[in-house]
Amino acid sequence: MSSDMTSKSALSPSSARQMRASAQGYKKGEETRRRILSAASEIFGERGFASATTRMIAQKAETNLPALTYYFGNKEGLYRACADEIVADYHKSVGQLAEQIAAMLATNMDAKTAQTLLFDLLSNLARFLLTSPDTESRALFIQHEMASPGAAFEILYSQLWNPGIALTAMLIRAASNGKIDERAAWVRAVMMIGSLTSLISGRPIITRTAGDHDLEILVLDALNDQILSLAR
Amino acid sequence: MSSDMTSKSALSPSSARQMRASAQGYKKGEETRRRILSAASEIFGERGFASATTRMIAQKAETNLPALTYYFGNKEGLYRACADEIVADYHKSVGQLAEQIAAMLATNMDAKTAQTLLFDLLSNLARFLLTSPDTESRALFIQHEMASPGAAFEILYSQLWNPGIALTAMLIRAASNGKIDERAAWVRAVMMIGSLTSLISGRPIITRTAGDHDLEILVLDALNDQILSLAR
DNA sequence: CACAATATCTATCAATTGATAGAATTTCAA
DNA sequence: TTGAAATTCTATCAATTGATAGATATTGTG
Repeated sequence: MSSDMTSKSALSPSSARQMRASAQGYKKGEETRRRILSAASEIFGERGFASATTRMIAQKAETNLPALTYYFGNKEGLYRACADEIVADYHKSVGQLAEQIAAMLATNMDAKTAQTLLFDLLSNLARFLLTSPDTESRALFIQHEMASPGAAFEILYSQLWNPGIALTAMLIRAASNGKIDERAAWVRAVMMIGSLTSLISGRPIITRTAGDHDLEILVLDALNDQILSLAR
Repeated sequence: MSSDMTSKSALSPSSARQMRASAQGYKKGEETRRRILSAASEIFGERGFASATTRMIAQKAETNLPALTYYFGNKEGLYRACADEIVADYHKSVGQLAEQIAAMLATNMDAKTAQTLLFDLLSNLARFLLTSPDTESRALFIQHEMASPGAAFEILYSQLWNPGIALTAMLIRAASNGKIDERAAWVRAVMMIGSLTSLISGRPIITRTAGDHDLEILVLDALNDQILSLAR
């Protein structure tokens, strides 16, 4: 699946304007493009789509307003490009593990290994969310888009949320020794992943009162307890 | 100095303008005020501060633009008033239970009762978030404000988030038979509450694939398992 | 009723914002 | 080096938005 060509904007083949005539460009142009994309990710993540202005983005990218139009057509195109980049990076980061798990789920699997795999998957996500300050803005980007669905919702939903929840739910079922039915597993998958994403906005609050030390370990402990309790 | 006793906006004594000369008003005026506040809560909840326009709110409230200024000074004042209302309503809804729990925590408490109280507290929150479609927009309001802190952050943080997390953390500690230290309890509190708030934006997704039936029961089951596993 | 306080509403303003036109500059292959 | 393609940038536009002025209408009390 996926693995789509160069993957600019998988969906919505219509919206693009002329933006950058055609074919390839110069080296420096590609650099500018990256700079804009990076600045946009950060600002969209911090402020959401509406509150972010194209001028802010241009300034942070050390370029000017028309450059955004030149490379991305318009504000919404830039927004979608950010979503595409998030999806691509995430797939690069956990896609392999996810595929392995999916393959193993096709065969039968005992509860113990399901628990291990579930822990691997979720701790991977936790690290993705907590480790790099670069990914924090991305996580916020997703959070904004989920709180009020906009132009990037379909991309994020169909390529991150839905497959992620589905996979997690299947592992939860397998890890529970058949004690949890499919619908219950979905609910729990949403809750488990939600408990992780909530750390994004909750982190400053934790830090404010409890410090940042060992946060990751504490989170993984909590996850582990939750997973073990599935089969109980 | 505004000085209006009636707790319009607890914090920020500065920002208010004249907004509604002084003293009391007519009955019809108060009705309009409520209509505006309600419409604003809904639209701010759906779209966040920046994306919501005062014209939308005026229209949904079946009034006109200057009415917002008349009653709330400006857009930000209206936003803060929404936050105040959310806090007040929530306190009315779970404040009593929270006080009881706080009082009991002062004395010693065995793990079993702590577990029960924790379940009571969280299921109360779950119901608050899931039950009334009216509260959905409020929950989204909070979520928006947490994702990108704005004018209402301090109100919500100091009156909802912080005390809520603190109380939950204390109960978690008590329910764990001393197995969980304070910082770990704090992290788990954020995660538990986060798993509930994530249902707000996750709900449509759950519904899309698993239906809405019995959602509350499934959520409470998951909560119960989590709580029981604390002492294990 | 009268009349002051309160409330509503039309018209309009200034600032911000996304977008574009079109000139000027840079890149790089031949 | 040269020149066409690619990129950058200044100036400007039209639409949206929050806010206000000021005229008009409504309320309720004496």
